[in-house]
Amino acid sequence: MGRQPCCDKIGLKRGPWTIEEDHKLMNFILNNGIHCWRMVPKLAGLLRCGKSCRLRWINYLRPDLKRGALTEMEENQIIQLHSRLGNRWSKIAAHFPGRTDNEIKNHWNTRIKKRLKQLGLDPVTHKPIEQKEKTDEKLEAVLPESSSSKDEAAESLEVKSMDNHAQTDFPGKYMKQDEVELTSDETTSLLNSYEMLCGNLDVGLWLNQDANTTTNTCSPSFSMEGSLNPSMVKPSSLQENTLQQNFLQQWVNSVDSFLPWDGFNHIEEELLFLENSQ
DNA sequence: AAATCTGCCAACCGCCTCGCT
DNA sequence: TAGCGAGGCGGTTGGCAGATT
Repeated sequence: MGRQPCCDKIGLKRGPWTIEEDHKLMNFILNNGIHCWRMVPKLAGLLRCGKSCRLRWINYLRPDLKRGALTEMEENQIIQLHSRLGNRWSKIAAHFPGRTDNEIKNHWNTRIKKRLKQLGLDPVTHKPIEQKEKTDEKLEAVLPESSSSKDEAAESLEVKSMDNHAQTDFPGKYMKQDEVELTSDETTSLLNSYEMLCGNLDVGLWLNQDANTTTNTCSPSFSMEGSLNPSMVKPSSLQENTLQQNFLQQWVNSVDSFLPWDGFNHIEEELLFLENSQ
């Protein structure tokens, strides 16, 4: 039998992406947005499968990605979240705007696991290694039958125990519950900018507001659906042009510092258009 | 200087979930 | 309600770079 492949892989390219492919994908998405990943490679002129394009965009090309190594503070947050969520990397990554689940997963597997082991903690249970067996026995005794309900119970037990754990057994290693929700101002600001650029916000409303207040109004959550078309925010007056131009320039400057290549031709074109139309 | 080892991370694979018909 | 397809997710791997022998 076998499962149907996600796409026809005959003649499709695999392996590392070239700069040219990155340009094609980036320009296509910025121009057209994402409606159907399966169609993206065809329309963008790429010999890749849709899944590959999606992964490349999410893990590498997305303009809101935060570059650089994870900080110790972020590591601590990951440890705490992992203790409650397990290997649900996407859920964990959702607490770190600009970080990808792949990045966090890699970091966990290559560094944090070792760090925990060095501290004498089991990376799976987050408990001192010698306590693991006792806990397992306890679960067996309480939940001898249903495996799914056992999982659920284990999860809830884990949550409770970790909350205590964090505050008693390992003072200073974990942060308080409410601190997990904190996000970097820098990242949030960048996300806000990006959402504005992509037209997630009501531009008319935005233009009517004091420019200083708009950067604090967005949700830190990042939504790509139907939001990646800068033409949606094409200005219609001189005033809008100026605001738009300032904004785009700021945004390009802020993003440019951590991009591996000069990948914002489209936005630069947009800037040229704005300059010329004044 | 060459061979081998180790760590890191981008990318792939295949299963799961969800929405649509 | 079942079947199907697309997107999402987590586990795993391949290859590169730097370190070590």
